[in-house]
Amino acid sequence: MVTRILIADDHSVVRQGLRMFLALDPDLEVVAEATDGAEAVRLARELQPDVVLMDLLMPRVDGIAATQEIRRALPDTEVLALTSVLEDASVVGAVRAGAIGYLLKNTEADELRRAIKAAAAGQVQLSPEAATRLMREVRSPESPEALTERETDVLRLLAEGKANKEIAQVLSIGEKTVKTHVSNILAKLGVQSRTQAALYAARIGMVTI
Amino acid sequence: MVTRILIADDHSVVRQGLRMFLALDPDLEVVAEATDGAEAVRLARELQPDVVLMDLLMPRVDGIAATQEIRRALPDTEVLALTSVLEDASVVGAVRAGAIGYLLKNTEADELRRAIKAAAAGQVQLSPEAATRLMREVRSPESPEALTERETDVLRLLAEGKANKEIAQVLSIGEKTVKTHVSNILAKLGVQSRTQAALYAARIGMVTI
DNA sequence: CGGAATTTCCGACTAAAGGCGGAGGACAGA
DNA sequence: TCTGTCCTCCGCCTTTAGTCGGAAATTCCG
Repeated sequence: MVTRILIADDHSVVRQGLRMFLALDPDLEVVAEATDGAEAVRLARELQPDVVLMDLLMPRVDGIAATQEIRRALPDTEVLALTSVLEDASVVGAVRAGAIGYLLKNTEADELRRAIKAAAAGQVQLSPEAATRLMREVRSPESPEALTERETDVLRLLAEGKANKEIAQVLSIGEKTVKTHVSNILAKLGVQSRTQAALYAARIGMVTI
Repeated sequence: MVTRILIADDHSVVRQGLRMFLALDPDLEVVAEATDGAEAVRLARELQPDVVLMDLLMPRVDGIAATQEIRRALPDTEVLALTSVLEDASVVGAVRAGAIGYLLKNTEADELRRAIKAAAAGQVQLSPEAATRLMREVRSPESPEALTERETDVLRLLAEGKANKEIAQVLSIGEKTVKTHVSNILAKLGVQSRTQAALYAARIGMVTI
């Protein structure tokens, strides 16, 4: 029983590397490569692989959105998140989107092979670091207090470098209201300035850096 | 004549992938792998490889600093920058540090092999995108005006989310002086606020995000 | 329906950020 | 030696950011 794999990563070095060394295992077969989330969804529909190795940080459609779409359309295809970014929001986001596992790119080769086979068998596989993050999130869901929808809007614009006045114009609300939102965002994130908040947003991949 | 290669990248997936597929070419031999800039310098001194494949974005000592050090200590070892970040400052920085080439991680496999052999022969090899950036820089040296050493210090601290007062304390200078530097930084980068400057610094990998 | 959360707004305030112009000392290169 | 760059600092000013307290409208939920 060969495990059919789709690789989705925007770096060809990573793609070719993965393809090369997965080819050494006769139980694993790379059936296609995608360079962005949209292509990953398209190829997954067409080829119905057993496992999708999904980079979370890709142009156009990001990995989390692609994961969600693939899991919705193809329940038998498991998605294994593979990324260099380790952050609470990413872990939780990937798992919420339906990823069965979450591995860092500094995972060792044999561990990666084991994880792929485990994913094909429907078993959850998390790197120790990712497991730790997830446990912490589950244990203390109040830790990074969740932003409301509007606050998220404001933070996204703030993290694009926009001033309060500009944010107010874009959202068609008053500058005072934006200030209120910003104050609440700072309090919830536990930071002291909008610059720190913007860097936080960048760190969790909320905006494309 | 076998080309001896040192791989420096903090992602084991990238390292193992490169090692795997470079092994298929009998003219190329990967003699070691480093996970950060400091280790790259140490291993280069010890093994004196022909070519160092250097990721520019690594923990502790970054790739540009490591490149500079290796080129200084080992004139016969060529450094080939390999990164996912494409930014004027990175291209220019890598070349100034002594890199003979600059390749993006989405470079195709055979092109990468050709580039390594060219580097070993002392020939300059640039990806078309990198060449374009470099040409633009050379043609219009005034475009992204270079920051002075002190301004770089300030920008780095600014991009950690620090306020002017904190930056002044860290650098043991007056807050007014910091303001002067910040104003100059904003003008040189062509941005309107410290938040935008911080995001710029994050984008070019000046701070670990 | 009553309460909670969310979103919106206000006034008044303090603190921080940033611009403008000027200036002196250190230091390297022509 | 002169010039230019860099680093440092100053005062004065405007704008922006952020806090505090209050409040009204909306929606959602038990």
